[in-house]
Amino acid sequence: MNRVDREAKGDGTVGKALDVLDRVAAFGRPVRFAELLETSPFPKATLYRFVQTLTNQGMLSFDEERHTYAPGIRLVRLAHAAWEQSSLAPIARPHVDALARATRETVHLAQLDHAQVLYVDKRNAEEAVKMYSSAGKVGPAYCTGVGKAMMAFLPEPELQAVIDQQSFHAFTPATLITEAALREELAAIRARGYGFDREEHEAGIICVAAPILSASGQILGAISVTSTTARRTLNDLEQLAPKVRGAAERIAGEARHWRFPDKLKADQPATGTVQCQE
Amino acid sequence: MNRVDREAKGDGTVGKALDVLDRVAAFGRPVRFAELLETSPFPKATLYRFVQTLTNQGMLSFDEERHTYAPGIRLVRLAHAAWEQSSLAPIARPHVDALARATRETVHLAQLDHAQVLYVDKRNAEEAVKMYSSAGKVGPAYCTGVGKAMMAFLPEPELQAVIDQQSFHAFTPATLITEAALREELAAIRARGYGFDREEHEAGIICVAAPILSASGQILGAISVTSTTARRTLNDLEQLAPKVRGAAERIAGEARHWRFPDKLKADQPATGTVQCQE
DNA sequence: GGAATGAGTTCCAAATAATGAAACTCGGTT
DNA sequence: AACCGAGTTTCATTATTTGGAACTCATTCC
Repeated sequence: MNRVDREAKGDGTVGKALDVLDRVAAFGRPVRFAELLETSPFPKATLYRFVQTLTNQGMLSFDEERHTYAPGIRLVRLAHAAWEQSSLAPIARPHVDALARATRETVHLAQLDHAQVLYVDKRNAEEAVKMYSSAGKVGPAYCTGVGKAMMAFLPEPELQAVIDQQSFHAFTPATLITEAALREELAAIRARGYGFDREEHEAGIICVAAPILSASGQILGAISVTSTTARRTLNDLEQLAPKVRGAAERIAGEARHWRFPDKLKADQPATGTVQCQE
Repeated sequence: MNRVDREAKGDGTVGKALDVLDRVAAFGRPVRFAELLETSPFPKATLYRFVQTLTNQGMLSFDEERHTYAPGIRLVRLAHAAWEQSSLAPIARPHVDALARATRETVHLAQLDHAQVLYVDKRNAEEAVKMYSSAGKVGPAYCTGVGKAMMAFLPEPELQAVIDQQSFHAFTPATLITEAALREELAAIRARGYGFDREEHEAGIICVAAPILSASGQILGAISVTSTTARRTLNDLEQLAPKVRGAAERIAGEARHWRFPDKLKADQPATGTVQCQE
């Protein structure tokens, strides 16, 4: 029996330390100890020790000059493994590529994490790809194409939990800012099999998104094609819907025999994962 | 050549938990509990609790079907912040781009982490950039261009510590596999201001690398241009050395006024970092 | 000049959480 | 039916974490 305690706060010391890590990351910029203290539920001495521990573990980096903390590079190393093994990105890659080529528009691949949309891959039609500028980025679920596509296929108890965590901030006049409006939209997406973003997050930006569903109906992620109102109409995008759904289905198909792409256990020099790269 | 006993051992429960996380990541593939147990210094029950905690914190993901653990997606989210704030990548980006364009070869940007080379950015001359395929990847320090360039400028006590953690595995006949040979090479690099990889890590792959040094002489990272023996000779690469050094110096110059690119603190909706992206 | 403020750091007794040997469960084998 | 091995739970013991308060060391203010 697993504790279904969502937002599990009570994970002992480790949980609290990770909570501190999250808080630092949430700032989106280097933070001073005092700022962190203000926004944390921990007493000064306790917070201080956490920050110390995390820093000399490399999970936080400390700028001696400015006395600020930021998420540390050790995370980058760990995330590489996470991205390759626990995200849809590696198996979806060829299909994301193909969709980008076929549509000549920006393609996003996202998963749901902590009631937010987590972008795990992106193909940008024109400019050179900016690494990480996409993978790892988070966005709101209630007002993005991929977010709504995923929510639409969430079973009720979880859906409610996710909805309860949305901020319903009105980014644009088109943003759906009530639970009722959102639920209606989700029903439409469920019926249609794909959804749109009608400039709900950013003016001038529209998209079509399709859910990536496992054989058992579990939502794994979503894929979308994004454009601007200057270049395309919603109608244009709707024409692309079959392509988007096709990609989603193909990804879901491969996700079935996911994990253990190879179970080789080669003898490696002690230093860990060693891959060919200069 | 065995388990590098964590230098940071005295970090209490949190340190131990993060050690477990590292071990999972080091496998490079999903791991079963029993496998982890074999390679961990923790008793069964203790390891079990760590793995439980990490899993419901989202730092590990658990595959119910296969009963395996892998680094979790929460790491991807955290790493995004780390990469943007604590790595050289964002400030180096334009220079990495420029160097790639000027040389039409693959460019790598790396930092030193845990005595290993951590690639934080990459520009691939030909194929489309593969996200993360580079950022976050780690490699050996003693036999790569960037690794040696960084080691060459490490002050003695730290250098010894880093050398002691190298595995000195002979990837190719050209690999330097003794401390003496490596130290001689590092001296040459120090004198010259840049270094090579003469097929030491992978047959047919060569590179020139320059260190990125802060004003105070601290090593921040390294940048390299990589090619194949089929396309270029070491001599060709040496011609490129000034360009590589130039890029390194320009990056170092900007690294001075690093941090706080903006210290704006915009009012954000509750959901945390919200950036424009569909 | 010196008092007052504020950020960061250290102390330590009490409170709490981590530990790990052993026992247990469960699904599959022999 | 007994066995086995992987995974899970228990619980008394032990070690760590906790946090109020006091301290340091700058800077600012009067």
